[in-house]
Amino acid sequence: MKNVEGRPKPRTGEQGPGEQRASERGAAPPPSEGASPSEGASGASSAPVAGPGRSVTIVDVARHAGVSKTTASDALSGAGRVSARTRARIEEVAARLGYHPNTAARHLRNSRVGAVGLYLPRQVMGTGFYMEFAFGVAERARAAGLDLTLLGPDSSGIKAPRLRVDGLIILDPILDDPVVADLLGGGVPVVTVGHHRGSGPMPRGVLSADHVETTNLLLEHLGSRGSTMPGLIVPDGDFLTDWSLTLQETYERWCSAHRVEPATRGVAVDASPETLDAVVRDLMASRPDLDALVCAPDGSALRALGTLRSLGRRVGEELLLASCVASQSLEMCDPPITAVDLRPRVYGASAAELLAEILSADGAGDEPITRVHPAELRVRASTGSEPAEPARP
Amino acid sequence: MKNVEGRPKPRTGEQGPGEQRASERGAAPPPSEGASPSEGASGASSAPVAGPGRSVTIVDVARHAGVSKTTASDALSGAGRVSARTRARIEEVAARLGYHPNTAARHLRNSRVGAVGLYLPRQVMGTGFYMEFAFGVAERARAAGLDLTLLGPDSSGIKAPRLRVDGLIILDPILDDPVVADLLGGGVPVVTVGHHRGSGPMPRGVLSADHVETTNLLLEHLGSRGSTMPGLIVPDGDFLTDWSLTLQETYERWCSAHRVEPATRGVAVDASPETLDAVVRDLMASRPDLDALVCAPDGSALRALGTLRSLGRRVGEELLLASCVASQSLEMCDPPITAVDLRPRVYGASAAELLAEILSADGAGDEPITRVHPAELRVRASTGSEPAEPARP
DNA sequence: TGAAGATGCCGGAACGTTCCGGCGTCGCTA
DNA sequence: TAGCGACGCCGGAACGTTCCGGCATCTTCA
Repeated sequence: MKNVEGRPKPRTGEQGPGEQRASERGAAPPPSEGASPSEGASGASSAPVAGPGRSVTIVDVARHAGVSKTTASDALSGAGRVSARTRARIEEVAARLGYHPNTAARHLRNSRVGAVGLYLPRQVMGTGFYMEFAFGVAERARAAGLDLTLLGPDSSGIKAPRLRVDGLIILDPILDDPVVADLLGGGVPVVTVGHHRGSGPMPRGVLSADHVETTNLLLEHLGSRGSTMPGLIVPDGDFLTDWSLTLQETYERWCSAHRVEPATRGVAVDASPETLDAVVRDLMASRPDLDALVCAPDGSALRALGTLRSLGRRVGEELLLASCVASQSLEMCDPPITAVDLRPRVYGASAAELLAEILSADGAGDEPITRVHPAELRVRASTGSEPAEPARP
Repeated sequence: MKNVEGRPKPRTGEQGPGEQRASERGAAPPPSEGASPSEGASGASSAPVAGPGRSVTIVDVARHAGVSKTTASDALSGAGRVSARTRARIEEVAARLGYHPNTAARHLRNSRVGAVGLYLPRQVMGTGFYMEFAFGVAERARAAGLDLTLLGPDSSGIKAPRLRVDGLIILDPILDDPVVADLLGGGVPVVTVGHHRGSGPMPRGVLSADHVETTNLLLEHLGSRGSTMPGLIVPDGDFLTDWSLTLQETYERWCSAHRVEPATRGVAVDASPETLDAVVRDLMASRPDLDALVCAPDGSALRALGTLRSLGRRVGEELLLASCVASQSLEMCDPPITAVDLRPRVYGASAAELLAEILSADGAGDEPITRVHPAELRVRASTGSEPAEPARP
C-alpha cells in the first residue's frame, strides 16, 4: 500500500497550550502555496488539480484563517457562535484554498452512511421508465450529498445483516412482496413511490401520481376522439401495484359509468412479444366492438401497434391506441402513439427530494408525508389527433 | 488477557463531568451478551435487526473473540500474521455477530473516497443504451464496494475544485471534448469506453468493442441477404466518437473493397423525428440504388422504419434495415429490426470491473490496459431472415 | 546452551470531521 | 463595583478502521 513516507511520528507529548500554534500559524500551507496570502490577484485559478495527494482539510482552513478547527467548522456549518467578521474570513479562506469537506470523515462522525437505496421490482429493472426514474433519483440525491445504491431483489445484501443506507425509496411496491415488508420494517425512513397497499409498518413518505385523474383524462380524451368502447391491457401475475390496480379500477368505474362492459386482459410485464401478440389478438377477437385500446405495460403499446396492423386495423383512424407509459420509441414509430407521460426523471428527482427532506428533518413523525406528482398526456396521431405525417410525398 | 473496558479515559488532569460519559459509553456490549464466549449454541440468529442504533464494530468482534482489534482486523482482512485457529474463530464470531465493516471509517482510513464517476456525454444521457450501461456499471461497482457518481457536462462539480472520486469511467469520449481532457488530467485513474482519439494524457484503461469486426459482420450479413448497396446514417455534429468514426471508416472501406459508391448521411444524435424523416427521405431520393439501410444513432432505425414504409418501401423484403444499437423497441416493432447488440449492461459491468482492478492494483502502470468487449448481431425480420409474423391470420 | 530468527499477538496513533463543555472578555444592571 | 449573562472562541474526545512498531514466546541451528 505504499506508506507515504511522511507518516507523522507518534507520541505527541503534552505540550504547552496554544503558544506554539500561534507562532506557526499560517506557516506551512497545505498544498504548496508560497507564503503570501495576497495571491488573490490573477484570476487564472486553474482548478486545483488535486491529485491523490494530500487534500485540504478543515484544519488547514483554520490555520490560514488564524482560528481553531472548531471555529472553522462552526463557521462553515452555520452552527455554534461565530462573529460575522470571522465567519466571512473563514469562508473566504475556504473558498480560496478550495476546501471540500471529506465525506467519509463526515459520515463517520455523524454515523450516517451518506447513501440512499432504491429498490426496484425485478421484472421491470430493464425498462426505460425505471431507468429514467433511477437517473432522476441519482441526480437529485447527488445534489443532496447522497449516494445512490441500487437494490434489486436478487442483488446481495437485502437480507444481509444490515443495509448500509440512511433511507430507502421503494418504487411501485408490489402487493405482498415480502422484501417490501422487510424493508419497511428495516428501521430506516422509507419513501414509497405509489401507495403501499398493505399492512405492517407504513412508509414515512409517499409520492404518487394521481392515476385516477390521469386515467380518466386519457379515457375522456379517447371519448372526445370518438371512442365509445376502449379496451385495456394491464400487468398481472406477480406485478400487482397500486398503479396497475388503480388503473384497472378507474377503468372499470368509467365503464360502469358509461354503461359498457369492461374489456380487460392481463399480461405479465416481462411477457415476450409473442405473448403480447396473442393477448392482443385474443382481446380483439373476443370483443369486436372495441374501438380503442389502452396498453399499460411498458413497451406493450408498440407491439400492439404491429399486431393490430397485421390484423388489418387502421390505428389512428378506426382504432385508437394509447400507452400508459411514455418512451422515446412511442414518438418514433408510425403513427406516433399517444401516451401518459409520468416524466420519470422528475418523478425520481421528487422522490429523492422527499426522502432527503425526511432524512434531514429527522423527527420521527408519525403521519406519512404525502405528495402528488403531476403527469401529462402526450396526444399523438395514434388517437387520431393529427395526420401521422406532415403529408409531403 | 482481554483488556477490560479499556476505553482510555480522558487524560485531562481534572476530570470533570466529561468523564462519566465516556466510561458509561464503553460499558454495555453492543447486543447484550454476558461475558462467556461459549454461548455459540442456539443457531437462532434472527437477522440482526439493526435499527439506527449502535451497530457492531470490529472491537466488538475482537472482544467476543478474546483478541485485540488489531488481530481481529488482520484476521478478517487476511493481512498480518494470525494463526489459522484464531482466524477461524474470529471469522466465526464476526459472522455470528453480523459484523459488517463501516465503509466510512474504512474510506477515511484508506484515504479513498469509495466512489467512481461515470461521465456521459450530454446529448445521449437519455437514451436506453447509456442508461443500461450505467446500470451495469452501478451493479458491478457496488459489488466491488464502490459507489457510483453520475457526471454530466452540466451537472455541477466537474470543474469544481475537486472531484470526489477514486476513478473515472468515460463513456464514448467525444473528440476534442474539453471536459474529457480535463478529466484525463485530473489525477485519478481513468477508463475510457471506446478509444480516446486525442492527444494529452492517456487513460489507464481502455475497454472497447471491436467495431470494425462487428460492422463488417453486419455488412456481410446484409450481403448474404442479397444487398449489394447499403446506405449508412451516422451521428455527426459534435458527437464524433471512436464509435461513430470507426463505423463510417469501416463502411467506406467496405464500399471501396466492393467497388461501390458510399452513401452516407450524418444526423445529430438528438435530432427530432422530423429531422430524421427528412434525412432518410433525402438519402433514399438521391440514391435510388440503395437496397439496405444501416442506422447508427439510437432510435433512428425505428423512425426510419416508419419513414420508409410511408415511402412505399417494403422493409425486410426489397429493402433491408438494420440498427447499430439494440433496444427493446426494436424487437417490439413490426417487422422487428436486426441490430448490433453491444449488451450495454455487461459492457458497463466490464468497464467497472476494469476500473476496480486498476484501482486495487494501484501501481502507476505506464501502458494502458486494453480489453475487448464482444458484441452480438441480432438477426431479425427487417433483414429478411424470417417472415415478420408466424403467419397466423 | 545461546543467539538469531520466526511466529502470534497487541498498543496506539492517525485519517478528518463534529460537538460538548469550558474559558476568557465584554457590557449591562443592581 | 461586584455580579452575571451573553458572546466569541477553543481543546479535545469520539466515530471505526488500518497498520507500524514492538513484545513475548517458540523454533532452529551453530
